[in-house]
Amino acid sequence: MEHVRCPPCLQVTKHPISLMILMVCSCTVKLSIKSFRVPKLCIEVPETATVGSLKRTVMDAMTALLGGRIHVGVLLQGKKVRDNSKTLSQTGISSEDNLDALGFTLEPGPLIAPPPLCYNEPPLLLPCGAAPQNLISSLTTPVLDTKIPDATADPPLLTNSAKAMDSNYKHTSSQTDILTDQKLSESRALVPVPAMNVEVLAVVPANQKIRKSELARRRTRRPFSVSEVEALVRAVEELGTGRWRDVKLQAFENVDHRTYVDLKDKWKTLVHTAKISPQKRRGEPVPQELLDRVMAAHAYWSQHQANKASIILELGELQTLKLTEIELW
DNA sequence: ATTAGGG
DNA sequence: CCCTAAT
Repeated sequence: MEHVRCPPCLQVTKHPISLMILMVCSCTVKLSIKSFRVPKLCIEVPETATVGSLKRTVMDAMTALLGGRIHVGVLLQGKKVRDNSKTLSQTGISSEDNLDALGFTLEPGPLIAPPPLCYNEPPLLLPCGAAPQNLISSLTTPVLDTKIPDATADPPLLTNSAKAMDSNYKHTSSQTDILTDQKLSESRALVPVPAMNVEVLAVVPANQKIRKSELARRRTRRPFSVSEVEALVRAVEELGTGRWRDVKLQAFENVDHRTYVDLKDKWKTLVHTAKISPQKRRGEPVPQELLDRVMAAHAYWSQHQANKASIILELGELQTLKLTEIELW
């Protein structure tokens, strides 16, 4: 079996990563992963190894290679091999003729380890071996399930109906929420412009000066609640700091007043907040626990920025890949 | 429409 | 939060 020649020039960012079968002998399956970062990474799996261990091995290799955790599935004849307990030979992956039908599915997985229960050391990137399974579940846990009465009137960040009403602006009845929401929010800017001026402005050449206050009225300030920060942090831990659109969709889809730009900005301030002394922080204090997670995620994504983005975005397309020629990017 | 950063 | 250049 001949090697797939490595790309000669590798100065650009997007280069092919090929994963191929090197050879198979009677008792082991040898795989070779090649990329611009790791010229040659060999994997050897005993025929008696389980499907689960194969998946894990490939996942670890990809993790080491790309810096992002990836879910790996094994395919045989195009069908997923679910039983992780079976050995390769039992599954029929050990024989050479079946290797042609062998393939892997790669799916993006959580790329950062949820913060441990201790908040002392700046958590570094998780080692390939770090238990990944249990992390997943915690990340996919619905946002806020139980709501403990909070004296600070912290609006529960529910996945929807979050815009129910502005407790800040208790006003008319509740049947005209939509209307009041808009008007009240900008109440301070309600000062109407004298009709006369409007006329004048309309007649005079200066059309441009038509108070863009109507369009660019500064939105009323709405400090992020702790629960909102929690949701933001959780989303960023999983999605990174370069996909605010997705963060918005995942954690604030039904919260109209939080745009992805707002989330991006909030993250910026959170990182800053986490860096300054607690004394200099203002507003509703953000639990140190969350700030620690902010720092951890910030550090993590700063390191895996280049990789994760591509992996996540491109991987979606790669549903099934032939083991002999897995190409990313 | 989004991303990314400075204002 | 806003404003925008660059995608």
